[in-house]
Amino acid sequence: MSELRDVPTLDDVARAAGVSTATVSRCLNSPERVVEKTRNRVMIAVEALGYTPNFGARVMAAKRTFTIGAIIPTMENAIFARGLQAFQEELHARGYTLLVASSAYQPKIEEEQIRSLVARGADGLLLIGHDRDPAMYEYLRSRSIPVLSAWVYLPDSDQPTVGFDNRGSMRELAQKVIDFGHRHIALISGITQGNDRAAARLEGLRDALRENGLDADAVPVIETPYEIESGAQAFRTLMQSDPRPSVVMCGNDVLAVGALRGAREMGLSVPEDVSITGFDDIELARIVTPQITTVHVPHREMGRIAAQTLIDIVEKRGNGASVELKSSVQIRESLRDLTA
Amino acid sequence: MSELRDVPTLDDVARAAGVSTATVSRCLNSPERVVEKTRNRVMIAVEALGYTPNFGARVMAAKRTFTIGAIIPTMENAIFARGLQAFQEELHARGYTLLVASSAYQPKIEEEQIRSLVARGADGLLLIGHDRDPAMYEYLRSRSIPVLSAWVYLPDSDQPTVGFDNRGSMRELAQKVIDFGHRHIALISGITQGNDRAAARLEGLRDALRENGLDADAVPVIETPYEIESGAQAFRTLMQSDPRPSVVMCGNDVLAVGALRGAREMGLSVPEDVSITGFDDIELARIVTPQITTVHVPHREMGRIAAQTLIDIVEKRGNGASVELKSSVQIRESLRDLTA
DNA sequence: CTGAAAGCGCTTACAG
DNA sequence: CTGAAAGCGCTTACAG
Repeated sequence: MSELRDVPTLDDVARAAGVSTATVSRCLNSPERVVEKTRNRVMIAVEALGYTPNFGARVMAAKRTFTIGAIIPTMENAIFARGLQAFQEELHARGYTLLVASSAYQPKIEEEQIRSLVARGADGLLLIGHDRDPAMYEYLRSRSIPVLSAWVYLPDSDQPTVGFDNRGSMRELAQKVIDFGHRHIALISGITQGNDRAAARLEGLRDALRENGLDADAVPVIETPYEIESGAQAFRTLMQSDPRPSVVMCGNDVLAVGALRGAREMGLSVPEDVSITGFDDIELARIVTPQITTVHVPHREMGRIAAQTLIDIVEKRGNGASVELKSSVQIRESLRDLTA
Repeated sequence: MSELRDVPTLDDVARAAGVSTATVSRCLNSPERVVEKTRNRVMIAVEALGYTPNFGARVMAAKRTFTIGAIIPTMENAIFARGLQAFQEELHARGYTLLVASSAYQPKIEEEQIRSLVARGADGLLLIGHDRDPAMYEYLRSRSIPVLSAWVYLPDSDQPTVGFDNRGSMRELAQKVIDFGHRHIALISGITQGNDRAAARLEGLRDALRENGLDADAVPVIETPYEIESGAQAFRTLMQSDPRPSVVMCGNDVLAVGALRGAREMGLSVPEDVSITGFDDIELARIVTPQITTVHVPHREMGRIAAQTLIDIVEKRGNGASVELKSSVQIRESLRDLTA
């Protein structure tokens, strides 16, 4: 079918310009080291032949791919889609390309993907969260692949992190809930196993309860996948608790939307009969009725800064320090003030 | 900081196993061509040394990267996030890795990204829609890079497509709208320039109008970016039309959610005062109140089949034929039956 | 500032 | 079935 037109090589360009391949290579990679006259001649030949460097050869000789890998739980969650979009844009702005894989929240799959992206020559890796087998970090270190953990902020970890304080944010939201007079609190959490963000949010809730002299262990908690239907189902179960919760807090907005649906199906009004809170502040949180009280997380900014930080490390600039982003509690209709 | 432990090469494995590098290479790439005894010895050495093939060298020698590139408008639209997730999963199942770039619906940026992914050694490319500069297709053909256009179904195009009939789907939805007694129809369209899906949907509406003896040119149309706020604004403008529309059809669900918001802000009830329709059937369409009448598109399936089809072409299996997926009209609360 | 040449680590005809 | 060797197309010390 399609004939492969002979793709020009460095050699062809060198010959056409009457210089050595070394000079052509320099014109392309460090033009300031070639005198202008020579450079012009070379560039004209490059244009004329439509030359593009051969990727494999370049990678092999330079030992770099200008490719960054990212492994996220799933692109179907808007927070990762948004963060990854910003991450990719920033990568592109700095001359890097994005390699993407997903783990479906499964540590085993994530390990496989890490090895796969490393085998594909990723110059650096973006991972979500920081809780994983130390052997994985050891493996990456042995191959000198920089890693950045995002969606968490852990200033004391060995690797850099770019994210926010999941625990503190949830604690802050829970404090508001308590301030609003709620005493019977239930939680629909994401699966905490292998998900340090979910685990931290649960701990944040417990922190707030303890600080207010409430029994942190008495709180009904259901762990369930981040799906609307799972949220609806967990909500129905939690509403059977005795005493019945006056507020159902959720590990993220997707679960909160599910809880909202559960309430509707049970014929309960939100927030009159029961309050609901979320986490993340995805678009959905403001679109549903009632609008959901949640924690705003700057996902785009997180993706952008993660890209900058990671590239700085790959290029051995910057100090590789962790960056903390600020989240903020957004009080909306779905949370009732019982003291009012 | 981290010392680069010497990464073992093919040579090291060959020496350890007492065979040539050719044999080690064969054990890894076509094991059936090596006798079992030798193969075992080699595999033990591979394990012992923790050998992983060097990516650049392999690419250069084999002239393949086992990497597929995808360029989508934006991951922030749930339809692309979902399709891309399925695409990536299928790629992974077949031993390929995904390179992702985004175009923000800008042909210029898309061209740049195509060149960038080709330069990164993509073995094949997934693009959205099919309407682009012929020179781009010529460029890809000259480099023997297979391309697949998704989200459209064009059986007569030179390149394979995997998608659905945008025009026919919109025509079908519009027919329902007309059957329901609506005569004053308005459209909030995506930007049709450089977006053949948006253009096809507009044409589909016109088809239906003509077929029912209505004036296709009299329909008020506003083209606007796929953003909720843009949809709300367009809705407010369209409701000033004389005669006032009884239904505002939208180019996708995001715009429809915006229209819904616009209606709420104007104090209009949907569908009592005005009907609204969308396109795509993203989760949002069933979450909002009232639920949105829309066209269901099998995004995950499209991503999965696109991956299979593209890999088959890359590996020179299959015939590279286009695949049509079925969409279906979903009648929900947001469309009022005026004949009832 | 520029060139000759080694070297990066694989794969793959070609022999045997 | 296995090996010796060429070759893939760059980059980069090293000279000059």
